[in-house]
Amino acid sequence: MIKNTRRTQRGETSLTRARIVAEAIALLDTKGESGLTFRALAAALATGAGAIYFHVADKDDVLNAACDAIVAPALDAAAKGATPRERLRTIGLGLFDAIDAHPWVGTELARAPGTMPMMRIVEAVGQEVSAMDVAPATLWSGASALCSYILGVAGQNAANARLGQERGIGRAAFLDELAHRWSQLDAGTYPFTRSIAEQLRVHDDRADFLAGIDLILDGMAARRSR
Amino acid sequence: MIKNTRRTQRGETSLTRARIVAEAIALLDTKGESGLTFRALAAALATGAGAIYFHVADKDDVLNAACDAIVAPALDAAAKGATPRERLRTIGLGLFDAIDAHPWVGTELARAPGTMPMMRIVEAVGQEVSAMDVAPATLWSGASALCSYILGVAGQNAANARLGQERGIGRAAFLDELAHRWSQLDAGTYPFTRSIAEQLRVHDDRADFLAGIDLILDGMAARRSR
DNA sequence: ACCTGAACACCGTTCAAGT
DNA sequence: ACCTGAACACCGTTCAAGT
Repeated sequence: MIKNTRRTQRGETSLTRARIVAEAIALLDTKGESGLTFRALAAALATGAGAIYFHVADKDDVLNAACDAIVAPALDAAAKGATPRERLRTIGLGLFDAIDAHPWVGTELARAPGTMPMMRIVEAVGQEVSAMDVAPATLWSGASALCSYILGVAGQNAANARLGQERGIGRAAFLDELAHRWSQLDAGTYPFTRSIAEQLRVHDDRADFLAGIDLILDGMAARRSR
Repeated sequence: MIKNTRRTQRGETSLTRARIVAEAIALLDTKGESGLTFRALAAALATGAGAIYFHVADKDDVLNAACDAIVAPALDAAAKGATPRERLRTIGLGLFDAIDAHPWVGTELARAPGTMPMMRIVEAVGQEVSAMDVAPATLWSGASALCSYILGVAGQNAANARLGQERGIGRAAFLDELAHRWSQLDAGTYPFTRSIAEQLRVHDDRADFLAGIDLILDGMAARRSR
């Protein structure tokens, strides 16, 4: 706080882990996953590439911290509602929206199990499942099914957004293109995919995501009453 | 077939897309995802790096073809059973085992939506859901929930295997380490994760995976009867 | 203690030159 | 038509040298 006097006098802030992570997020949001390089980071922070290593361990460290900086507040803002089920829906939706706004978070979550953001999700989901009056055996399988499902959706959403961005057409246009390709598939070998193509075009991501959560919760409820 | 006479006389096969993909799979299996480079591929195929580009478009093309070469036969071998539910379980398990044997497939599936292996999975799952007497609305949400769940598990499994390999300790040891870390979490802020740590150590991946599928299927069944 | 920036050991991809 | 391998434009990471 009281150090780096010369720099702060000039109105420049000193290089900190927090500034590095913030700039990494800005880079990831604006340039996509390939936009985060130590050289770009150094340029944006007006420093040398090597200086960054004084505050972070490596690129994974930066990526993970950036991911946590999105996930943690998203989870804190969620978990509203009278019943565990309602809270689970708001938690899922909070994550969904956060990943929708920052697709690289979805990619990162799929890459780093056992890290902070991951643990926060497991805990948030698990606490609500615990409050749900389910059999002990269903506690583990239910919570992990929910987490896997959420991460699966996150990963696919992230991939769609990334491919849309890479091709410079955006996610919506990418999905539209995909739907068109599906609709032209051979009806003999791909009857289902072909029949569902139109759904892909008009579907509501958020609603479908919630429907999946409800399906799992209903499955858990069915288990309880048997 | 009749070309490349000089090479085939010497017992060497000519460079083909199939050979490239086969060697890529071998490299991915033995050296992990970072082991697949065009230089390593060229060395293994006893050719120049540039020659490979005559048969494939780019690295994504190789990765995608390799992924499909694992997924397609895995799906063909699966889909056994009397009821759609049983077939869905064998399909899921077939994929699970294939990804367990080739973790990089899990990573690749999460990276490339709308590609061949992905479409095969959607179709295989969708056909069974279609045969299951569910409401039209549940057809889409059920099939996509199942796919998202399967891909989510695949991604996490792949990440665990990759991290285990990168640290040179294997996946089991990595999970053990993770379980230990979870067991030492603060009971106040991470009560669930802490309480579930022992489960993480002793759990059966395959059984848990199936339990999640059953949960979703039960949820779909519950929907039908209401 | 913190920062600089050149250097190292890699990448994917291209392309003139060969056969 | 197919292959070679040097070259290009990058990476993440390290580290002597500076302040």
